[in-house]
Amino acid sequence: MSMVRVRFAPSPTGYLHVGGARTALYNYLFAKKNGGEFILRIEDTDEARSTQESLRGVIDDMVWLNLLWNEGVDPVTLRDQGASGPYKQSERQYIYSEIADNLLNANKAYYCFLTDEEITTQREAAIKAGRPPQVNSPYQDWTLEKAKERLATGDKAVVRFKTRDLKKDYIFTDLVRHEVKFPSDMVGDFVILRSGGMPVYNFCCAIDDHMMKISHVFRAEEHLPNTLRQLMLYEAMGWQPPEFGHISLILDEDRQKLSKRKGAVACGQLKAEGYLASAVLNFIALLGWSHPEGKEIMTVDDMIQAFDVSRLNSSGAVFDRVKFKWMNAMHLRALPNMDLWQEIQPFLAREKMDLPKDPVWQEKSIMAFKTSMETLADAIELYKPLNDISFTILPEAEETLMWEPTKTVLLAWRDLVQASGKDYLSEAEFLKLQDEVKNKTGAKGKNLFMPIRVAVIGKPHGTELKILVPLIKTSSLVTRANKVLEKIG
RNA sequence: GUUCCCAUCGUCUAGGGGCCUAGGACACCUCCCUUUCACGGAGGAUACAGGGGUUCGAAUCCCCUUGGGAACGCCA
Repeated sequence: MSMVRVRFAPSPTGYLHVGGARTALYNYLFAKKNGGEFILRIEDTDEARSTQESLRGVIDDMVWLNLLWNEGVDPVTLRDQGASGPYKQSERQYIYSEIADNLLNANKAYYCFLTDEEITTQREAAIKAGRPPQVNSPYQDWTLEKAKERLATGDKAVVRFKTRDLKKDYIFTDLVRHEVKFPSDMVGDFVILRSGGMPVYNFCCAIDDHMMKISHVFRAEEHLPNTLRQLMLYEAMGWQPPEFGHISLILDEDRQKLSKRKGAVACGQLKAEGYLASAVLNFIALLGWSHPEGKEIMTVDDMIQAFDVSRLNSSGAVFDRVKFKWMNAMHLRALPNMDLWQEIQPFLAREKMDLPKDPVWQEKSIMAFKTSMETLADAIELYKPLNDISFTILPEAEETLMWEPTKTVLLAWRDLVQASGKDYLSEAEFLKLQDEVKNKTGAKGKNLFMPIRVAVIGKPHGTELKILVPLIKTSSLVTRANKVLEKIG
């Protein structure tokens, strides 16, 4: 096999969503597995919708996911980087127009002066007659000279690719779904150049894939019909098409294609919600692909090792947030303690918490909370109790406060903590102290620990006290106990 | 409407003619651990869309039906 070169070709018209990320991932994995190259091409021919901000956003998300490319645009400057550029289609117009001219001269394409109204009328009529809504342009029979004369008068025209004289069926072997057969009348004469001269997706795509020597194209199933158009183009230009693999769609809960409109499935949003890039990658990888041994929790390296096109699934997959969250929790736990501490900092910062700077304390806190975190954002609620500013007695504590032994337990607790003379209580010291409270007051079971818990975190349920208490200064424990005692009166 | 694609537990999937009285994972239920919750551990319930073939034998191959999805743009 010659050099493997794959590409991911986003259009900078919005954020990167999980569907796009998965396409990028599969291309990336395939390249890495085969010692090939991964190219990032920017499909920005939609002048109206493409924006610099979107490009920036998509690139940042790719970088966050660590799906880095060998050629494309520089992730920082966004300037071209590589030998097959330009990589932004908007800068490749000279290439497209030259090829369009060739097609025009060869009578394989023609100028079409149909107005929008005329096209709409044709489409409606076609549907009514039970035919696919294709245009049937009267201009396909015009000579190039005649068209150019009209163009010279200032009239605008698109360039359409002529499909009428093509062979009947196009057959190709898809890497994911095996043999696919399209009747050529499935598509009408499609536009390759807009009236402004800007090329259209299928045209650029075929040209760029060829010129950038792309060997394999993995893209979403929605592009299957486009493949027919591109195959026609390859044929017209006498080029060898790449291998195609059309991967299944990611669906929402209603089994519809995951759309930007409906779901919060932007990679950037997942990041903001506290998901790890490694978990996102792991999860989307499994939406349409499986490890030969059924392994579920994987690093990207694991995936590269095991990646095999034959294990790509051809049916659509629902994006299940519940399982995704579980997987994120697994990745969270696999992180070294201090790495996890770093990861939660942006989330804690949102709440302006004042937590100890001592790394020993920090690591201890992570060890205490690691198994209760599903997303990084969960750290906020977990760390809040450690933060004096946010100590409040919650309504759910009311019942405990009304119990008969509560007051005596709290008084004993406060006094013993105060008398300890320590800055922080160790777990053992806390347990011993708790025993003393028990002996002193005769309270046991929930009559004992629930009041104490309220005096520590403001509510009767939550993280184990033996974990929490060693993370809170004794002076703070006393202050908190006093607040609760005040409330009881 | 037309064309194409798809079809195993609620969800992601394993499975490519006998190893399947269908395996794993999430979620769910029960129990254990635990002075709460969580974590962890042990169990449990739940699926081959339907109908025809082919075959000694079909979740696996073929056909039809049904269902779902996608595409039909001067979007990509």
